[in-house]
Amino acid sequence: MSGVGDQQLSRRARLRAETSAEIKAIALKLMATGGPDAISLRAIAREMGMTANAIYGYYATRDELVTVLISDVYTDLVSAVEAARDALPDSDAAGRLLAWAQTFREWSLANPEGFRLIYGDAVPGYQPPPGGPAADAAHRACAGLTGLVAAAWPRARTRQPHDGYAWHDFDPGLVSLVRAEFPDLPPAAVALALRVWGRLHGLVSLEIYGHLRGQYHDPARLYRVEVLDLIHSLGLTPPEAARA
Amino acid sequence: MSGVGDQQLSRRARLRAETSAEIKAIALKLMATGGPDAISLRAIAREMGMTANAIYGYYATRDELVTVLISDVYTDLVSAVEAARDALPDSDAAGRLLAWAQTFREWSLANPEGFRLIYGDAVPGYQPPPGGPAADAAHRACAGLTGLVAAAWPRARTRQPHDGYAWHDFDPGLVSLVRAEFPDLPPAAVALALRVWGRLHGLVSLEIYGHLRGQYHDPARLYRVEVLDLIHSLGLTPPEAARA
DNA sequence: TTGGGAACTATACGGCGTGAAGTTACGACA
DNA sequence: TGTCGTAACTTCACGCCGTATAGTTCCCAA
Repeated sequence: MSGVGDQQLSRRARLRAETSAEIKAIALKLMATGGPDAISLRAIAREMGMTANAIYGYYATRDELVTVLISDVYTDLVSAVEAARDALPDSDAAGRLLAWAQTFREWSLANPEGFRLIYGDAVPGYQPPPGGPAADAAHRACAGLTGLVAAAWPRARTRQPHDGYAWHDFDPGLVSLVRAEFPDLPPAAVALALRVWGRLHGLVSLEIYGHLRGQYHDPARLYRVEVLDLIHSLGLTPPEAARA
Repeated sequence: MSGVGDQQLSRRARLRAETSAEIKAIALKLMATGGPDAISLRAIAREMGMTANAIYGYYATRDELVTVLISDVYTDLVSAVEAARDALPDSDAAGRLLAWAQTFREWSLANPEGFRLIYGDAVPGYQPPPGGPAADAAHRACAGLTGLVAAAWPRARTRQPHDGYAWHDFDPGLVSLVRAEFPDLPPAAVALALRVWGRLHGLVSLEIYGHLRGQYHDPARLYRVEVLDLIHSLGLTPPEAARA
């Protein structure tokens, strides 16, 4: 609209974006130090030398801010596991799955508050919006796992039930992500990927929330054995380095 | 101390116990209707026609009340799965595991707030005490699962890594529960039971928190397949009724 | 130069957990 | 039966929270 700000953002818009980013950054800092409950508009504003109500100019409500934070953090998690996976060649299917899974746990242990923000009811009254941007990150994660399952599918399929799965039982967004990359993969493979997700999520979730601490002292070993068992059950050969 | 109250509680103690129970009952009702966040001392007191501070005569702090609630609810869950398991004869190892697992999911779906109370950060600032009574329920759950694994151990052991497990890496309370009933079981079996717990917990947790809803429409099928796969991987034969 | 609008503050309301002090009434003992 | 300790409960207070409404400041463009 203005003559100045077409090639780059106008001064107003730039300041606005900076403030918005600062709000998110401080929210993440507060979350990292004091847990997800510590994300309060008043605390953020205090940290910024502002009034709590000033934040309403950037986010309509606290839940909206939380939604954006979840999306950001979830994207960070997915990027981490995908980077670890892609550090290994396509030919090393077992290694890629192992890398994905280990990075999933390591990221979660390094960012327990982020894990709780994504997967728990971290923030008191928060209700996740149905189709929000966090769903995209979840689809990315599942599609990535499906890709790892796809690499094992020729051998894994014989151990899986084939019947009863139909594409229309899966979310369209997820389906389009998967079928774009693996047109010939049957829906049973996506179901298997979801089960794999559940297996990995289960142990990590128990560990993050402290439910393993009162039972067993070495959750890393437990997780490693679980992932190797998973790799084996998919008909893959575990990487040499992992057999030790 | 008093001449009256030796065979039964004194009037004071009885009233006290009744009030304490009423507080818990109302807290559970509030949780069932409004989610775990709805457990507030003020709301409970309002429901009882009292002042919030009156509750401090029964529970030193809100967290103490929550701890008691968690213990109660956890015990309820464990009792439910154990009852389902024990409805089948010892000879039907696969059926007992299936019953335990299915009841675990069904209880969780019927009491999602209870599940979140036990396994999530349902209550805003709550920090679980380390050795609290909830740990006992967790030990009972794990010991129960270990019993189910024990029934399959002769066939399952060949597929499990044996080395690297030692009793001193497990919690003493859990160890004593397990060894009292299964003196000859190796620690690797308890580790396997914890992994089984993780597998079951993972899918149920994803479902309860709504992370499956955006991916797949039939989480019951997913869970059923997972449990049957688990039974198979333990070297057990799935019950006839479950093969359909 | 001026007017529109974005950014922010001031004030207020109801809800929360919790501490300190004051009140009431029950129950044991002389 | 009268007295008194004490358990049970209320009242008041403080600081936290999200958020609605109204008012203020100040930049930027016409």
